[in-house]
Amino acid sequence: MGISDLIASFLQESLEEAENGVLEVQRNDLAQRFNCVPSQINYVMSTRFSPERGYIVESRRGGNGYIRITRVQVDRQTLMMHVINTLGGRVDLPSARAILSNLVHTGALSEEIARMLLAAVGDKALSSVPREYRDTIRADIMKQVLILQV
Amino acid sequence: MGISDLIASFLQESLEEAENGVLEVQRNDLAQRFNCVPSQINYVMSTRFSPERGYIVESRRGGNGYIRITRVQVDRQTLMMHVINTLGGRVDLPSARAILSNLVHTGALSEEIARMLLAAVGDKALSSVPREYRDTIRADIMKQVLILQV
DNA sequence: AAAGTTTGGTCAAAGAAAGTCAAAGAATAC
DNA sequence: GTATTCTTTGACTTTCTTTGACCAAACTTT
Repeated sequence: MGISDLIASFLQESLEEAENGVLEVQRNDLAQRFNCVPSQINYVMSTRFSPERGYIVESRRGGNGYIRITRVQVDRQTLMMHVINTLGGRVDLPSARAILSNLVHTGALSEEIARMLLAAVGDKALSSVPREYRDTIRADIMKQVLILQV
Repeated sequence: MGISDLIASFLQESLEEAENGVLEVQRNDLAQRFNCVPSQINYVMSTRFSPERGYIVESRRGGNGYIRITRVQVDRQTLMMHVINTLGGRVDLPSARAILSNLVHTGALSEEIARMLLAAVGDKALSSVPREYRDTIRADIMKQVLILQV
């Protein structure tokens, strides 16, 4: 196991113990603890904690700077992709409502976003679209927005 | 948490408790309380209570001088309604982009919502709509969502 | 009014993190 | 045994914060 792996597993363990799945570290501290150069921490972040692997990394420079690692709920991802798939090519408004309400209920989507999205695919927003096309456009819009949320 | 963060959160909390969303402090008092140099207060004002973040800061020098922080809320409403009006019946995608970017810049809209909305009115989401109708639907969707944000 | 006192404002330099990139070294694949 | 990919290192850059010397405005006293 190289240093990068050591650092990565240390961080993963710390993340387990963290409260909200959020961990804040300081780059120099970490580097010192593992006796490596600070930029190695960046390397670990970009190779082991990338979004594709289910993490979000934010940071701030300057005095009291930090690196914050957030584990994104994998369940959420799966659920979201599932929903996107079940949307299919067309969705009527009552179904859209039900789906969104469900996502909010399971905590996969904030109420704010859900309300927004519902407004975006409601009858008022789509009033200029002929009825026979509305379900298609509704599905398209929902997909594009929900994909963002993954 | 650095001193600037401490001061900022102290002010934010005081602002919560304040009546009209207006808070008046004295620069030297504050500096003394946090054991820092007075100009640090100015730094906190410009970085944490800027108009982009939804605050207005006024001040007066001389005897009984003060720094007054006001949280803007009404301005946002006005701004939003203004934008909704200027949307008119049709909006092309570049304009939509500019408008959203502007709202984010002025702090009237969160980046998250803006990204969402942009996804909802982008070409992918509206791909099944004939080009000549897209601008109309885009305007309708944006209006419905922005109205929610007031 | 003029002088003095009490505030707050500006700006630039120093300090404290974190980011980038490319070169050198290791490990792995073929 | 070479080619390719992954790691490690460090010099240089960028961003954010803290500090202090000097400036400007508003009120008070004479």
